[in-house]
Formats: sequence, structure tokens, C-alpha cells
Amino acid sequence: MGRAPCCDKSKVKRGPWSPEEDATLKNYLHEHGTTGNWITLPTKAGLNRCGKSCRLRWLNYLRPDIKRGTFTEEEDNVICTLFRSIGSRWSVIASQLPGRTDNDVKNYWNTKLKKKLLAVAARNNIVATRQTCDHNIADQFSAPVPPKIETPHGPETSSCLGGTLPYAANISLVHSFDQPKETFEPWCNHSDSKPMEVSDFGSTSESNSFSIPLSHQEVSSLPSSSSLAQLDQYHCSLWSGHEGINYVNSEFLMDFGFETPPADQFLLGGYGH
DNA sequence: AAACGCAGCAACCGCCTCTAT
DNA sequence: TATAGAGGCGGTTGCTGCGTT
Repeated sequence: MGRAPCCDKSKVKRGPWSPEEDATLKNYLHEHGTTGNWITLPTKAGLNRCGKSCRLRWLNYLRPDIKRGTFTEEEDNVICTLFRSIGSRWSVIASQLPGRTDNDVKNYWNTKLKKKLLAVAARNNIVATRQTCDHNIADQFSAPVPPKIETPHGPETSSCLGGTLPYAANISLVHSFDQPKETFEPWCNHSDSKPMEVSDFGSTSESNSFSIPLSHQEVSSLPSSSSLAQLDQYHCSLWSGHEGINYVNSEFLMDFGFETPPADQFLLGGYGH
């Protein structure tokens, strides 16, 4: 027997929100906040809606800090990078893009970015069929070794979608996933690297690392097969750099329907160490 | 002008985790 | 410790508008 639904769907309104409903919800939240209970909120606010629907409407549309409009190239880079590193964890990715919602990021990925990446794959002569080439694709994205980026200011600002080798390929997961947690040591090829916010990613800052905060829930929700589960429970740190890079290129291919590579393959294709 | 196809996006569904009891 | 309810999330659906034929 499954869970009881959160509300009687036959009695609540569904579908697109009217401006009046938006105003009602907005006004109520402005005056009372969520009071910690979305389920009872619609009744209190005088809305004939499911509480989850109210929550979604607020988070994805009515929140005052929502950023609209097209995604910038920097945002593309962040999405590509994080998708490759952590997969389709849209809420985590969105948390690194101020004003963007997980729904926005997810829609953007599904409708645009994925196609762009497929186009890149096509340009690299990657045959996007499961039958022919899991290994072929992995090869294509992990080799040959890309040229080192000479700038002392970290990676160039080229789009991850633009070149023959996506910019995001220059991102590394610094932890060795095979290491037991107790001996976990962030690996970084730059002694002067320090954490920075992903929102700074793509800047010319000398720092070329960033970290992704993970809640306990997020960590525990990782699939058991994911070596990310071995990471520190609150911070999964990533570094980008121009030397000694570990490539995780095959990871994002799972979005194209390919198997997620084994954890140890995260570190394949690196060079310089 | 109508029909059709496609892209974009808002919204829903159902599962998982957390938390209170 | 077990259980139920709520929150949160990712996957998916379906509506709408626009472009093409």
C-alpha cells in the first residue's frame, strides 16, 4: 500500500495558477511566511490548492529573488561542470546559481544544454548509440590529453560547449573516491588554491577551486553505488586547474543514456600525477 | 489561413528522507 | 524503535506559443 496523498486531488484546483491565486499566495506568505507547514497553508490562505502546489509555485515562480531570462555562458559552465561531477542533482546545481530554481536549471538542461552537448559530441565524432560505444565515448571525452592552459589565472573563459574539448573537462574531483573516509584528503595541484564560490567560477580569479555544500540529506540520498557518498558529509570539494588534472569526463554521459561509470573511473584520464 | 510540429516551461507525480511523536 | 506526516527532489507530462509547410 502506498502513501496517502497529501490532499484530495479531486477537491483541489489543479493546472495553471491565476493572477488572483498568485496574489493571494504572495500576500499570505508576505504576512505570515510559510509557518513551517505547506500542507495547511492553502486552507489558511484561502486557496483551493494542494500545499505542495503552493510550495512549488512560490519557489519556482513567485519568490522575489527569482532570476528570469536567458542563462549566461558562465551559468552554462557551472551547470555543465556540476552536472558532470554530481549528475542531475538540480537543487544542488541551482543553489550555485543565484536566482535560478532547480526547475529552471532542469528545464534548461533538458531543452537546450543537452542538445548543445550532443552537438559537441557529434563534432567529436562520438557515435551516440549505446550499442556501439560506451568505451568509445569515454575515450573521446577522456583522451587525448588536452593542452595545458598556460594562463596563471586559471582556466580560460571559453564555453564548455564551444571547443573541441569542453571547458568543463578541466574540472576535477579532487577526492580519491577509493580512499576510506578517514583518510580523505583533498587533492589539489595548486598549493595556493583556496575554496571559492561557484558563482565566481569563470572569473579570472587566481583561485581556481570551489566547493559544493551538501546537506546530510543530500549525502545520504546519494545512490550507494556513488562514490560521492564517501565524501565529507557537508562539503564535496572540486578543484579546477591547469595542471595535474583528473578528468571525470565520462560521468556526464549518463545523461545521454550511458551507464554511470564505476567510481574508480572518475579518476581515469588524468595526467600530471 | 489552417494544419502541423516543435520548443519551452509550468506544473504534477511519486518516491525518498527527515522529523516529531 | 517504529511509524506517520511533511518537506524536498528529480522525472515526466501536458499546455502554449511560435515557426514552418
